[in-house]
Amino acid sequence: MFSIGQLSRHASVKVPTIRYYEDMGLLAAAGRTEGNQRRYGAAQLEQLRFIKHARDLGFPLEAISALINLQDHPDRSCSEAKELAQAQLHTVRQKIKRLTALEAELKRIHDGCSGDGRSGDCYVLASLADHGFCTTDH
Amino acid sequence: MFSIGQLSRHASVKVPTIRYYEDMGLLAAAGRTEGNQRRYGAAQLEQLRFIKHARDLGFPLEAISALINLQDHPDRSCSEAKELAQAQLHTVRQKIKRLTALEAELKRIHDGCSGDGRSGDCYVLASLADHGFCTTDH
DNA sequence: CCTTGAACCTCTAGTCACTAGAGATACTAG
DNA sequence: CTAGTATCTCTAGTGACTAGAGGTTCAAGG
Repeated sequence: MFSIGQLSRHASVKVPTIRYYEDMGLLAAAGRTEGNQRRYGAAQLEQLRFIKHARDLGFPLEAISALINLQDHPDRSCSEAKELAQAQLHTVRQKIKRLTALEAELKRIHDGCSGDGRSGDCYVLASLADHGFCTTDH
Repeated sequence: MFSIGQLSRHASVKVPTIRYYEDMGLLAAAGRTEGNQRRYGAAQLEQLRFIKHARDLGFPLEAISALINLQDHPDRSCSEAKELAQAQLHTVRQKIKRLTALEAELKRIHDGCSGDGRSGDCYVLASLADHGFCTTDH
């Protein structure tokens, strides 16, 4: 049996976050001691690690909730799980695409400024003021 | 003179967002008609476009505020502007790095699942449950 | 058994950058 | 003058936590 602090250390998830997950219905409500403190078992540690791993991969809590639901029904088809993974992959790819364009633009803006001039002549500020300097969409 | 709606259309920034920027002190408070409606001039359109452009590049409002400050003091050195651009570039690169690792992991997880099995045997769910399947850090 | 101090409890509010909606007032075209 | 759109302020909600107040419980040492 773990206290919430021990669970926290074992799963690398902060204590208030564990309570938050419980509130959100992602983690089954823990049993309590006589003094009203939460006590957890191995199953809940596993569950929390699952959530943590999915969060680290960027899945929103709503998707994680759906994945947990599937876990609880091992006879259901896993097509939904695959779709959720695909959606997340798509989201990540979109973000990479956008950020890569931003990176190019920011590099150009940054490199165009010597850093020792007057801000009245600053290429950073001029670039931000006038979209015409840009070489990519964003 | 523009109404807030016209300003919104010219700068591609939503009306409530303009009011929010005013509240946050990023956009100078507009003059008002007798009936208390905001009226804007060309300078404010330019200012709003500056903010919009910086936001599109991912600068946080706080950094934008600092950049506006520099704009208003053309004789100050532009080193701060360069630093802010560099910080933003760094942030973007970090995000790309992390997302690229996630993409690889998600692709592996996604491709490992046929989508027509039972969720009890699903590779997506198994991967999320057990970090040991992973090939990168995250 | 008793004390001390860390860990725990609940609850509210704050973060960031908006977005949504209610209810009231102002402007503008016909 | 009227109808309909645009505007006003204010509050609350988003996602995924984080911080803090004020109080209670636990575990170890004496």
